[in-house]
Amino acid sequence: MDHVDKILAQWRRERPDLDVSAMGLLGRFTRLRTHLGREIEKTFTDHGLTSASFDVLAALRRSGPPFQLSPGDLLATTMVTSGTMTNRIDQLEKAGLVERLDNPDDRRGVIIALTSEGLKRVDAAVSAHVANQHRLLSELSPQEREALDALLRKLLAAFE
Amino acid sequence: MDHVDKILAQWRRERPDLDVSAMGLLGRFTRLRTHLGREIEKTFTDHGLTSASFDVLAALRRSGPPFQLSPGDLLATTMVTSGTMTNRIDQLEKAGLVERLDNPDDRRGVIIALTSEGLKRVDAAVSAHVANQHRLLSELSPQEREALDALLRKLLAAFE
DNA sequence: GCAATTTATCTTGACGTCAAGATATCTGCG
DNA sequence: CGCAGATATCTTGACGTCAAGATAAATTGC
Repeated sequence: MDHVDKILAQWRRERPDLDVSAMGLLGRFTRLRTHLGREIEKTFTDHGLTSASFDVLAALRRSGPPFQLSPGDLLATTMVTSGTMTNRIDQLEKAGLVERLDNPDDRRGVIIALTSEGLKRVDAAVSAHVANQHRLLSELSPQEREALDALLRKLLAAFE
Repeated sequence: MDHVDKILAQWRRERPDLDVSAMGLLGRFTRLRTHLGREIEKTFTDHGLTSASFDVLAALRRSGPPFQLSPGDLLATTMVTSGTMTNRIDQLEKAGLVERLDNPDDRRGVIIALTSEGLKRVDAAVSAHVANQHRLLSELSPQEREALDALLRKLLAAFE
């Protein structure tokens, strides 16, 4: 009987016409997402980052040397709007973690490049982040983690 | 090979020291959450609501007649700060969907009451929302939904 | 080769959220 | 009874996000 079960019991009493099984699953999903998000955020805070800034730095880092991508490339990996990406890059540039370079091939565009400080920061952050992610899933056995991943993959495939 | 697999492949190439299995699961979780959240939001928009306002109206609705709770009660069910709740109530009050009543037992506090318009609105919205939730999970079989719910429940229990 | 369209990025204004703190009231203890 | 600490709610200021649209440059098709 968790928090979500109590909510479902209330709905069954007040609106017995509703089939609340999907609401239970999605309610747990949402609450879990909030808890996980807050825990993950803490690790980034320890490294002077946020989820938002880490997403951008991580995309640059894992793209490999020379750690440069266009804002459009970054948009494609991050599920945010162009205005949000402009803002993220502005913040990271102010913090000295990335810089905007002229794009020699397209004068409309720019190239976002990780600075050496940005590289150091993201490498440290990702190590801590990965360790933290394992901690957050440590309640599940390896088999359970695999089953959960497979189910999420299947559901996600419907959207992408 | 979904979007998350591509990200993991990049990390394996650039940072082979990292065990990215947890990152895969959590990455799918996060992307799925974004897709689901956007789809759910659309249904609320159709009813002149947002997830935020629906959360409040739904808590009042499922509490049963007389559809009244204190801001503190609402806080306990919604995982937001008191400032956020004040703002949500302000918006709903402006929209005529709830009203603030004096709390006769505690002059510090107020009682938030669903208006008749609020009741109509949330009853219509929750019906559409439940139908939409089933649609969003229709890619999974009943067995898969049950398995997913059980795994989410187990993981959520670690936080609540 | 030029006009029309598309593309890449940035700007603007509005929201929703949070952390920290303010205010008013209640409660328990001496 | 009266005061210290707890509690309920609201205020303030800062962020991150989005939708819509602006700007400038590249591309397409005639």
